[in-house]
Amino acid sequence: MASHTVENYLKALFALANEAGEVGISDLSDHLAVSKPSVNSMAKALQQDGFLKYEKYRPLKLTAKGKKAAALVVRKHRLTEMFLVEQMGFGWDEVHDIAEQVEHVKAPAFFDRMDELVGFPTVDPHGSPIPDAQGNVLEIDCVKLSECAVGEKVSLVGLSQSSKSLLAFLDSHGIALGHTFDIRAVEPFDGSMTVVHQGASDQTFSLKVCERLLVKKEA
Amino acid sequence: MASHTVENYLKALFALANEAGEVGISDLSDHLAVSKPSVNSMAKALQQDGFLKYEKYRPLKLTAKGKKAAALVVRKHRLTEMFLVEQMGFGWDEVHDIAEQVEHVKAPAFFDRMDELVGFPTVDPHGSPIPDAQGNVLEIDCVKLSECAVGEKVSLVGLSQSSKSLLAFLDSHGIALGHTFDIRAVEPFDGSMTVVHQGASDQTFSLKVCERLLVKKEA
DNA sequence: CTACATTGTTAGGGCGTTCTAACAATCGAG
DNA sequence: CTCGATTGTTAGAACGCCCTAACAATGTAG
Repeated sequence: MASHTVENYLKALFALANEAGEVGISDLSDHLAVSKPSVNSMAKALQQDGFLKYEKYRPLKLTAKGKKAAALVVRKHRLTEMFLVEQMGFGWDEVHDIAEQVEHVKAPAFFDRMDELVGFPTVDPHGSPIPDAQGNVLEIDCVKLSECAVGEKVSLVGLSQSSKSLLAFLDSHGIALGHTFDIRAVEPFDGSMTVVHQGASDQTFSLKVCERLLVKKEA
Repeated sequence: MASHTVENYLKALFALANEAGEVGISDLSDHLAVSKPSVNSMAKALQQDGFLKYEKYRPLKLTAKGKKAAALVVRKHRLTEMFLVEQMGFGWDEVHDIAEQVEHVKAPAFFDRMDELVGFPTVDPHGSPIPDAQGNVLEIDCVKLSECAVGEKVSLVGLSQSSKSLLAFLDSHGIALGHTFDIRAVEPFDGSMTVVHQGASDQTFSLKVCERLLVKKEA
């Protein structure tokens, strides 16, 4: 099995590819807080092991093997987050850092049991999809709230780049996954949106927030 | 915090010291399946960090700091084992290997929550004491079954050097922690013992088994 | 199309952990 | 007390992963 370090590179590659498509050495260098030469030599090593296609000066591309390995790490991470919330009573803002550690445990039975105990979930506590045991990822049908129009009624299904501060913001506004928003107004100047939250209270969100909320349009 | 590797050295040092008193380089080398020169250089490093007193050609001795650090690793290990059995439904023969991995997680809150969820246990699923959060270990009052005499009535409180095969043996004989034994006979030739298990069935155990069963004499 | 900023690469070194080979100290049996 | 077995040590090298300094390629703005 891959080392702790390799698992982290794979996970980063996977995440960056899903966001940006192309992944450069610098992207990884930033994301992992590691120098570019380090990324460069790791890229060569990962290619050697068949996880990556690497050609000088070209963007990095995970191979099928690399994608699967990465998805399985993400699976361990998200199952852990789900378990921490559902079975251990942690808050959705506390689980990322712990899962970051636990995901490197080499004990398939441990994660299988978590999966079972939380009822074979398909998404983690932040709405991100949990890859299956074969490494397949189910795409979720959603758009950014910022891309929706006045008059639409949507429900929150996930977050993009959930950070501790975003989660704290949502908690402090009483917002959770599954909640609904009726879009009342979009401010043309700064893109902020005014919505009715859960059919009850009016709230206004900055563009920055709206870009992070992944929603599904209601029927 | 100490690396994965250092944690394993500390744990081994702790275990060997509690068994044998004196710990030699070779003992560690065997226990960790690592060459003697490796142990030698790690010993110097551990001394440098104040975990160990090391003098050439003398037995290794954990310092107070080393003992505490080691106890805290053992704590993480045993809490994990308890959690795996009580909350996740694993068998007592399955938990060691998983805990061996999980014990290296750096997330105090994770272990604190386990502790809480399993009700602040003082012993693990094999009857070994769980050090407290300060690294203090409670001694359990017990003797080896092999040291008991005919006519005594004892109950099983723990195991010494529990291995997968010992646990399988006990499972297959229906033996669990807390069970009682009335000692009927001790065979002088090979030290095997015949006992009444749980006041019901007669069983005969080899010396090798009797040396591994830690029991408490009943009032 | 040239010049500069960005991005990527090479070279060379460091730390942690491991090894093997060779040698030195210690301990116990005769 | 000496010899041989055991145990411990040194030296020297490897591998994984990281770094900085210096240089090369790429892409973009003027």
